[in-house]
Amino acid sequence: MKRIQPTRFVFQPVQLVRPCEVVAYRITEAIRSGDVKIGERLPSEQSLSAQLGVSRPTLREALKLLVQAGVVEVLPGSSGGIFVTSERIPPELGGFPLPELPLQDIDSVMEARRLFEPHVARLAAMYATPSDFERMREAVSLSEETCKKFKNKKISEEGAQGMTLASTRFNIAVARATQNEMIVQMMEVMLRRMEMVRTMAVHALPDIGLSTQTLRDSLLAIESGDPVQIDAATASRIGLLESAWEKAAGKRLRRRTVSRGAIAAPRRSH
Amino acid sequence: MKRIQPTRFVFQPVQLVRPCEVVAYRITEAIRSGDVKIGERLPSEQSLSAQLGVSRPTLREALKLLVQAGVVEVLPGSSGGIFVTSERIPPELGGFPLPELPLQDIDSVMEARRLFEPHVARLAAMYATPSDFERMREAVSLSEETCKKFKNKKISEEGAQGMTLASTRFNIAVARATQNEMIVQMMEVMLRRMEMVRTMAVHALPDIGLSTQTLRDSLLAIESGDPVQIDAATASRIGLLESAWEKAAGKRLRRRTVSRGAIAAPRRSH
DNA sequence: TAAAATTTGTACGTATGTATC
DNA sequence: CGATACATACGTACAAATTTT
Repeated sequence: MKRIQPTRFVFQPVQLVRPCEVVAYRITEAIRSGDVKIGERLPSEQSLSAQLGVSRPTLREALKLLVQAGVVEVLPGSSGGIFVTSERIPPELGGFPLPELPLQDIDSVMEARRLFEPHVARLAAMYATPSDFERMREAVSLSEETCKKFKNKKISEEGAQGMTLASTRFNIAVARATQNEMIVQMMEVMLRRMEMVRTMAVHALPDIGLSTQTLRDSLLAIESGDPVQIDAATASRIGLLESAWEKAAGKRLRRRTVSRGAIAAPRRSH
Repeated sequence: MKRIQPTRFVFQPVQLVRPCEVVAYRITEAIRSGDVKIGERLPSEQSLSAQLGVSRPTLREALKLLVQAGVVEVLPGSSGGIFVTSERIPPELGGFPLPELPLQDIDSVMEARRLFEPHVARLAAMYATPSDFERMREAVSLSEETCKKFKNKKISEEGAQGMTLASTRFNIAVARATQNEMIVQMMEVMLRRMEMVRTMAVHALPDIGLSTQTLRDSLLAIESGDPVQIDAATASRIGLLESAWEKAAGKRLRRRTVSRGAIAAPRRSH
């Protein structure tokens, strides 16, 4: 019998996630998106474990992780509960559930953004409700406040985190405004990868004021509902982070320009 | 002390996945994508467990699931090994790792496809390698063969599965042709949801020959590299499934047409 | 002052699944 | 390929803390 070659395909390793890690991530997700704000109290352990479909011990295990990370505070007693103490979420709490993406493929994330986000923003402009716009405005406000706080100052770690959070919240708000759960999911997958780029790139931002401006422009564009304006604002917002990343990483992105209909994507001169 | 309201936010339940289920899914993924074909032998248990980063018993547990599902066959001896016996993958083997998406939001999946796929196809046209085109052609061939086999016959379960598999493989091949790992991941997330729609809709397809034709058209369009042609082919391919789904489900999709180009977005009053 | 209600903290027994041999 | 040992999660129950009544 002739020897059948074992397939040349290589399988990527699976990373097993413990339920408590998933639970912890879900809670950070709610904080990241702005659904629960700093200082707020989460539901009781009983209610939470019921909502999340896990036992209370498992939930407590997750809370232990969050307390250790300084994200929440747990107080006993009748007026006690689980309180959000910080919006700075350590990177090791998130990013588990997804297959590993090599760091060298970071530009593929940026390319995917250019391909995906403009159209999401267009759809968001069509279906955004007042509360959606409210969430977007909140994200822009956070960016503005962070910007004001660090005006004429060296960008601290806290400032970088603030800008990152604002951008992430804005993107989530836009995705939700489409009223399309599938798109929200896809955006979350993308943002999980983005977080990595952002924390590395934000330090290299030439001017966080400019970053805030692009965020504000995107909001205005979506409010206007004009597709051309939306595309332009989205492109410049992504472009800003791309150049910051290039500066931080010390290498150029492949910068594959995504062709888009009859509209020529703006190419930066270099 | 004033009572602090527990947050009004509700958390979605988490679903825990066992390692062996993840492993089983990963193997089915390789089959679904066409990386390993029917009759082929997979690497040895030792090699596989090493590649996947799990212990051999865990892998064996996963294999047990696959054997039970009739997907693979495990033979002892020196010329034995793990062989793929079927490309029909029972739905309960996949789709675990993702948060539950209510069936009513099925049209959001279709909307996301309309938003995402044309641009993926355009990028694929720019970066596809000969082997990428080869994979696309293989998918089209599978569709053609399935079509021929069931010409003038009632569409059997097997035929429906074959058409579904061909479409899925085509989509994976196109996504891979972009040479962008992020886009491949996003496509996989989408396809996992699609599977559900497909198996329900394919039975209602008016003519599987027409379905094959749209697949062939998409391939030709990507080979031509013309954006307009690509958009048209992709749209008609998606449209065919949409109308089949409407027929199967007995209700109309919201059919939000994704505005493209200079078309003004209609604003909803609220 | 005391009791009741709410919420966290702790502990144990069971079951299941994984890893090692 | 099987068997044993270990880790993890669940369910339940009860104890402790704090505020309200």
